[in-house]
Order: sequence, then structure tokens, then C-alpha cells
Amino acid sequence: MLEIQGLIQVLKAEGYRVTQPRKRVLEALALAQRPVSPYDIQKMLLQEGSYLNHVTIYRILDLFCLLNLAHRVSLVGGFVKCTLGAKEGCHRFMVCRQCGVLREFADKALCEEENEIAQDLGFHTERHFSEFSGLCSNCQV
Amino acid sequence: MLEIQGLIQVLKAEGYRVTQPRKRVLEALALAQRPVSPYDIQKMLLQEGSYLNHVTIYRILDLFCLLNLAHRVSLVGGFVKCTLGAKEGCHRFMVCRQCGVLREFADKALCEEENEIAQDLGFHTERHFSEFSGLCSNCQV
DNA sequence: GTTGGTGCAAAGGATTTGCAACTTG
DNA sequence: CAAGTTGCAAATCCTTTGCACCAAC
Repeated sequence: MLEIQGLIQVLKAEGYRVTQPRKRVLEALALAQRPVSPYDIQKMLLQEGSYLNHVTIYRILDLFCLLNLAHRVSLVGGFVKCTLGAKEGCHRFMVCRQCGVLREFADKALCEEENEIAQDLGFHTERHFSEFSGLCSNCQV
Repeated sequence: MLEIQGLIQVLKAEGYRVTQPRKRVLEALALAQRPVSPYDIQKMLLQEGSYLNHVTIYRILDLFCLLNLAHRVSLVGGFVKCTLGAKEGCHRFMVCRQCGVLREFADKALCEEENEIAQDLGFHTERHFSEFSGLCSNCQV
């Protein structure tokens, strides 16, 4: 599976081990394609016959977020797998308030504009977190 | 107090009652000037000799967020009082990762740019949530 | 064989709910 | 007075910690 290949690369490059639980959590995230909680992931995996302790899932998600492999969506309180490369600057997310589907993107010009605004206010910006709420193409009548 | 005047206006306009607990929570938020948890607020009020149940504080904060009188800062997990008017579009926040100080602003051009980007991806954007992490002017060496 | 990861148990917070009692308009 | 709010009790859920055991390199 392509997803797993990417995981292996990133984990190894950062000195982490490629374990069964980590592979399974990433598969679940990829399958969900919308924000899911640690317990959601546990249930998904149970249905496939594999069990992971919830603490383990928490720790794996923390690691994934650290490596930019996943993101915690604060608007809905769940985790999603990042589709952009782990190192491509700041990721932004649009969440459909109707169906919950999520779309990820990055925009360099937006980052620069935000940096300028912040600088004018005396701030040195390091990271930009942004999420948009609205309607996806399917949910617009 | 000026803050309280603004609260009264907004609450009345939306059909909510102006109660003692709501005034006290707003005062505490105004006093804090940085993200605080519901229990932080409870402690602050205790020191002034007034007690509020934590459930009450949760409900009041929910209401304030709904009315854009307050905002939940997801970067640090606390609530802040909004300094911008309740109806002035989307509020953005910069949090200093060193001292925790928070600065709020709004930028119409940024909103429009984000709307365009979203539209190109098929999304109709209704609200923009964004928080920047970095260093405030005091914490930059 | 080491080191890092996972499972388990348990604790501690955070958040929510239903209902009775109290305030506000 | 009537409707909206608050307090209380309690339940539930979320998240973290320490330590023993296990798997990856």
C-alpha cells in the first residue's frame, strides 16, 4: 500500500520504528478520510479483528501530529491523515459542516501575507493554524 | 465598566438575560487577558469572594463563544475575551509560545483571499478559524 | 541483546446531563 | 408570574502516567 510506504520513509528518517500498531492506525486514518477520535479508530480496528489499547492510539496520534503525518482538527475535535507531504509548510483545512468531509491544502502566498500582518503587529510568526468551516461542493444546494 | 456595557447590549439584542454570573465571567475574562480554563475562572472569582459552579461557567463560555464575545484558543486550550466587536467578521489570534500573551485582529483582505482559494477547491466558506503561533515583540531577543 | 513501543491498571481532569431551586424581565 | 438560568449531583468521556512486558532493529 502506498500510504504505508510513505509512513515507513518518514518514521525511519526520524529514527522511529515501523511497528504494526503504527501501520494500523495510519490505515484507519486513511480509510476514514474525515476526522476521527482515538476511540473511533479503536472501534474501526476492532471490526477488522485487531485490538489496540487506546493509550497506544493516543501516543501514536501524538507522534503522527509531531511528524505532520496527521492533524488534530479543532473545529470538530478529531484527527485526520495529512495528504500533503510532511514537510510542505503549514497545512490548512476546510471542513464541511454538513457532511464532515475534509479537504487539505497549502498556500504559500497566504502564509506570506499572514506573516506580514503579524509582523506589523510586532509578532514573529512560526506556525499558522487555520481551519475553514463551510459547505463542500456536494452539500451546496 | 465599559466591558459590561457591551455585554449588556449584545445579550439583550440576542434575547438573553443579563445575569450576575455572566457579568462576573466576563469580568474575569477581561482581567485575565490571556487564555484561561473554566476552572481558572472559578478560582479567580473565588479569590474575589464569589462562587460559581463550574457547570455554569461552561455554559456561559459556550454562550459567549456563540455570540463571538469569547473565543476558545485551540493552540493552548483556553478561553479569551474577544476585543473586537462581536459582529466584525472572523477573528484571528496570535499566541506567543513563550509568555502566552494573545493578540487578536481581523483582516478583510485575508478573508477574501481565503474565500477565493476555498472557492477554487469547490468549498463555500462561512467561517475562518485561524491562530498563529510565534513570539510576541517582548519575547523576541 | 538493546532500545524503543505497547498493554494494562489506575488516576485525574474535562465536559455533559437532568432536575430542582432561584432570578430576571 | 413565567421563562430563562443556575446549582447540584452524578455520570461519562477524555487524556495522561508509571511500570512491566514485548517487538523491532
